[in-house]
Amino acid sequence: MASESPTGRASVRSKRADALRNQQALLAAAAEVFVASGVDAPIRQIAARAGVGTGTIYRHFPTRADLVTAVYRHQIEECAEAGPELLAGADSPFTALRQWIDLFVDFLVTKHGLADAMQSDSSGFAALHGHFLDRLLPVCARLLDAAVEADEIRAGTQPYELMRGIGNLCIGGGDPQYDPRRLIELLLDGLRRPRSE
Amino acid sequence: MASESPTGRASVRSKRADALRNQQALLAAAAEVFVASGVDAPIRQIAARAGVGTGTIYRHFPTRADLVTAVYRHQIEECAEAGPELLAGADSPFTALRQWIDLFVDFLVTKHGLADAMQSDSSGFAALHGHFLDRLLPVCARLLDAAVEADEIRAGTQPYELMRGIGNLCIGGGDPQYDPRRLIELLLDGLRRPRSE
DNA sequence: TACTATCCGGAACATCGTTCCGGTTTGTCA
DNA sequence: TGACAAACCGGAACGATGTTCCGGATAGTA
Repeated sequence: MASESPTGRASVRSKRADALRNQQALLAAAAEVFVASGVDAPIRQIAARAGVGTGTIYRHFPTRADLVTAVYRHQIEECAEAGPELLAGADSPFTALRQWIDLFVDFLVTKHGLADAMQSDSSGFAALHGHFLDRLLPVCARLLDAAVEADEIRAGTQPYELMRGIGNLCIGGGDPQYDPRRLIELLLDGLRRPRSE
Repeated sequence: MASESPTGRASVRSKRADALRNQQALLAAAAEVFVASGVDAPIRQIAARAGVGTGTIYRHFPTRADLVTAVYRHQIEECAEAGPELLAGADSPFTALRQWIDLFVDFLVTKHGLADAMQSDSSGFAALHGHFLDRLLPVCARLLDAAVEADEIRAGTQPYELMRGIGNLCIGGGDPQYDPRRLIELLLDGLRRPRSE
């Protein structure tokens, strides 16, 4: 499906140099602005930081989610890859699950407002939500299954529900009185199968 | 506290008849629009429904939260009052806590987008968040304390954290694949198991 | 009835997301 | 190299929304 350019530079996408430059500048600017003002910072602010017009940002990233996923793609990937590794390395599936969730929570709370945006169905964030799920849901499902199989947690918990719930709990991480991790720990405890009773 | 409230209409005579009429019309219109379009429906829509101008709505309810709390004040009050009653009537403090949380969750999920709005720190919803907490936090604290004292749940859980977490979990109730109640049940189970290992 | 404090309505302003188009730049081909 | 067309750029423009403001209408009173 790769249509080559007329002259035959098929290996590299035949994009103009300025287009590539702007795309890089936008990614860098977005990353900075996201840290400073959250992922729902005004588009104009990101455009200004990158030194481009608003039209340019929409050309490269048609929806907001496209920009956000592009900025955080690397970290999503890292998190997804960590799943199997933890499962192989940990002393038990439940430990692996817990460690993986820790990773996921770290990712969410260190990005200002990411968790908030992921759940919001307004704006163009629905696609962001979708991408996260597409990539991470199977990983979570695998960990859950393994823990169930090892008889460490009760069966019947839907991966989607768990991930969404964890995402929800991470909303509003800026509040010093609210530490999502404690509640997630509680949730995991509840997940553990009661051995006796 | 029965006679007045800072935001309430203590002495009816101090207000002009048209002002009172409009306030009532606004409350009714807001209630309808909230059900139809969620609590973050455009101000203009509510104003139009009530047959008033946008200025009028801001005069009566300076912030969005003022309007929302006014609309739901009765139900918040009901929930707050149910706390002690449940504690007195249930067979154990933990049962009372669980029943009360059920009530709270019912309230949140039946109002379209209320949970979403309560956590969002953008818009003028911060005050809404505040009012909910002011009224319900002591009730929750009381229930928690009782359950701890009865040795039914572990100690050390902050009421604020629990309420906020439950509120967070209720976000996005429209998704048929996501039922916050199951996760909240898990959370309560985690609360219940004493940490001993 | 006349008057004034109060209130009303909507215009006006600011912000933001998104689209669109004239002008510019880049890569290519002769 | 020089010219050309496609691709791209920037920002103006549009629509939606929150919020403020003020001239005019109105209720309650003397």
